[in-house]
Amino acid sequence: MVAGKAIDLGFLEALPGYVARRAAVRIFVEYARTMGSFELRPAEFAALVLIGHNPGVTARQLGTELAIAPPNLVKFLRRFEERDWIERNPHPTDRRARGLRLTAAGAALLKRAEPAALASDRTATAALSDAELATLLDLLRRVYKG
Amino acid sequence: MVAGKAIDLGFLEALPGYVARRAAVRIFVEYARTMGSFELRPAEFAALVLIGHNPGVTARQLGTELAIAPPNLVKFLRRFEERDWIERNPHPTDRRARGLRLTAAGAALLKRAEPAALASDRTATAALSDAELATLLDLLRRVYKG
DNA sequence: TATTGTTATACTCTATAACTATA
DNA sequence: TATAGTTATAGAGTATAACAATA
Repeated sequence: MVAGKAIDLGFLEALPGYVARRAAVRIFVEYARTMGSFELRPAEFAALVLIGHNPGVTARQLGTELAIAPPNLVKFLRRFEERDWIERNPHPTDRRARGLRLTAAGAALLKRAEPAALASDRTATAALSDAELATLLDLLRRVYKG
Repeated sequence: MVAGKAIDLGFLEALPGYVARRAAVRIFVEYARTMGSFELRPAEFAALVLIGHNPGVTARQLGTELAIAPPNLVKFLRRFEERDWIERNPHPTDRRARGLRLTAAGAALLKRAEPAALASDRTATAALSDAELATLLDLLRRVYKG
């Protein structure tokens, strides 16, 4: 590396978009490091959590909540079904839709993955106290809920 | 949309990685809406800001700071040069490297783009007070600086 | 022997258009 | 006429290997 003084980030560090993205990237790097054995990418993990907490949910509801376009969700769900993590049942009132729920294997996987993901994210945010992390979560939720 | 009660996000909203990403996505959507005329994607904008605030910086320093791999930065810099936003000069002490700096046109562009980007990010975070936003920025910086 | 910048390439992520079955 | 799910495809974004020139 060429010798030189540290770069002046200046203006960038006052931009919420820049700092939020950098923080998210750092957290995801730690996730990749510690969650690799689960073979669940962050977005897949989020989808599986929502299915677990909302049995009978439809793909459309999932996509709307997670901001994932329908064609991209199809791949996730097919993979989940191939691995016997979820099952797709007839929807009680809409024959176009299917109700998603975890299989026993999916529930067992999630039971292990959830605490591991929480621990990973806590490691990545170790610079903050518990109270500071709670504040951060509250502020971020208020940003994306608008 | 199939009728149904709201989805229980439950666990997900306690995950720093999930909420940070969702907030960043929302801010970037607003950026895309208001900054479209600049033809500067967020990562390109960040690179241009760093060049503007650090005249003579090398591509490697830029890539390290922004977490952009060298081959991907090459495309940005070529496009910047084609548009006459930057110039690449011989580095004073390392003949492999080149010192980057804005042209007059690049400086003029940045002078308009910086306040516009700040205003866009502030719009996207309008749910927070000034003091809350300052707290959020501080906490996020501490996360990604580790 | 290591590093800067570069080319070529591949892989992942995300977005769009169009189709079917049903509402 | 609109929506749920799907297919096919295209575009961004990101990552790796290998190279010439220089340190």
